Amino acid sequence: MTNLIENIKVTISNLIVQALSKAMEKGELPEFQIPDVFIEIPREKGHGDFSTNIAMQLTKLLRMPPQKIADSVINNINTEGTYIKRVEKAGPGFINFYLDNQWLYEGLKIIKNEDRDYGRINIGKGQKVMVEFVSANPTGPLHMGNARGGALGDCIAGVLEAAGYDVTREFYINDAGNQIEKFGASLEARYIQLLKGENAVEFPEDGYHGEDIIEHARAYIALYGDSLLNEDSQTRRKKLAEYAVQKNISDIKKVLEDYGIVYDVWFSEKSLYESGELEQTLKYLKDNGYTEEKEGALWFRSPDTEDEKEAVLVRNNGIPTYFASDIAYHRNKFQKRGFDWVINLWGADHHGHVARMKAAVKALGIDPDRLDIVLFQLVRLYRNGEIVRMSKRTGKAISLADLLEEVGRDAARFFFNMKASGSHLDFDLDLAVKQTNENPVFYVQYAHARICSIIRLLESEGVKVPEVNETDLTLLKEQEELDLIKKLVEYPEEIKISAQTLEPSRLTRYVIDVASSFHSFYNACRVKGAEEDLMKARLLLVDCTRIVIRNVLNLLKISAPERM
RNA sequence: GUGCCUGUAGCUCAGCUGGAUAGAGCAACGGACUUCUAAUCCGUAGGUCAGGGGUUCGAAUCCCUUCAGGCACGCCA
Repeated sequence: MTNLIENIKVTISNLIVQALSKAMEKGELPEFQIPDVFIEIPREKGHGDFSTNIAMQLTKLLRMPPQKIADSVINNINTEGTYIKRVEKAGPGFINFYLDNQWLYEGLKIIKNEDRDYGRINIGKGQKVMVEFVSANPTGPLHMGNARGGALGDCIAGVLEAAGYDVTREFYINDAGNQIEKFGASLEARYIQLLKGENAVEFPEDGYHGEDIIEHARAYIALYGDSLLNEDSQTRRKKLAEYAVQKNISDIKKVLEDYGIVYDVWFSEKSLYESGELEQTLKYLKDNGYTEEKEGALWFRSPDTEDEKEAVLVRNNGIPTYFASDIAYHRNKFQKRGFDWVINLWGADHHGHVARMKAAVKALGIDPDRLDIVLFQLVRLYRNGEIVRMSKRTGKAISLADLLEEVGRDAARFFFNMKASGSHLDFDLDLAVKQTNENPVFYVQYAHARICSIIRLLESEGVKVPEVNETDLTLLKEQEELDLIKKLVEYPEEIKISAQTLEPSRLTRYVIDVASSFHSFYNACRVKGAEEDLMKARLLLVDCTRIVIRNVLNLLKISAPERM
């Protein structure tokens, strides 16, 4: 639960504030309100371990050249009792801090001691957050959009857990409303066609044309025969839809499990109708003036009177829209179940609804900032350098199940999490299964396997990973060793930023960096065969690397193989 | 037409609450296995940050504009 980097940043930041105050007292600097001092880790090694641009930021306010301000800070800073061993002014006015390597050794101790918990922080303070993702219509199999949303949502949930939030993963089942009606009508048509011939009934214009509808009807007949022919149409549709929806949901559950996703809650849209929550929500909106009757329908009137697009809540045929149940659903999330923070993952094609949803939440009297909607761009599959739209085998759109069969869970999850959600994603099916250095999944997993191999080998020779207190970590001073430790020490900070930005792709890139630093270390430094104390220190470093890679992969639910 | 997203090395992408010579992986080229897994490493080369204006001591980053690609604008979800 220790974020060493953050602690050091806070320390340095405080020292600068003190130095500035002291400079003011001495009259070196005019009196002014000290702003937040941001500390960063410079990209260039030559720019120190930590750095700040505060002097340049104060230039305008103090009407003094940044060099002079930096000098004043450096002259008045007291670094006694810290890891800082040198402070320098550099470039146009940066202040760079060089630390004693001791801070890195401290970092290793933390990793070793926290082990599986290393990386966990507590910025969430146990707040209740719901991540709702995938939420696909139960009218067919999951597609590539669901696959990306699934990986993203699950990893966002994982990151937030690591950041100290109380996370609920939820799947919203759209088992009510218009599309279920259509689904039922399509099933009914196929059912009758199968029993009485193609021309017995016309297939609905806007129905679901997929092969899977016929399969559902056929399966139903296999189980229950033609019993529904005697029922009235409404009952027939209802029974067929119930059957197929249930079947689809269980298929969806299974595929998602194969994908590594386990939900805490499967929430039924229909239940909002049955519990009366939908009705209550509409009543609330009416009573508070957020609705308008027009052309026989009930419209939502946004609390933001501006140019907000209008939307129908209840159609003129009396059937509520998806938007209406979605409002009731969010009322349920926030008010009935008391979530502090709600995150929804939507495909970018739904972006037009973000403003409307937020406005609706506001109308409910809930701060819309407590709702975050993460939009992700859609996916294009590539094979042999060409876009793939259909499965060769089935001729249908490629489903998540197909993808998992072709590339496996690890590659799928890794690839979907390599890029920021906002960027378009080209998924290279050939690359995902390649067992070469072109494929980053293997690169990272290989690093882990290599580490385990070293530990295994030494253990077979009677050398165990040593305890921290019996290891002289100060022997680790090669550049590659220090670079690797520095990388490992950044992990909690990476979790923090990923949680704040809701961008787990950052962790995927981070773990590639860790693997890279490890491989460089491996080629530069020997563990086995080094002088005993050094060997022990390196073995501990290697073990810490293992811990970090494993923890990241676990969080992303990608396997960390011990042999490859 | 209106709105949103994207445009950075040959390819795929980081960087985008303004800051130090614009980073990484892959591909290309040249090297490294008698020693812990070469699924690895080291090095070289590669850029008008889509174009043009502006704000600033300073812009890939902020503002305006043009161009290109994607998406959304339903009593669908």
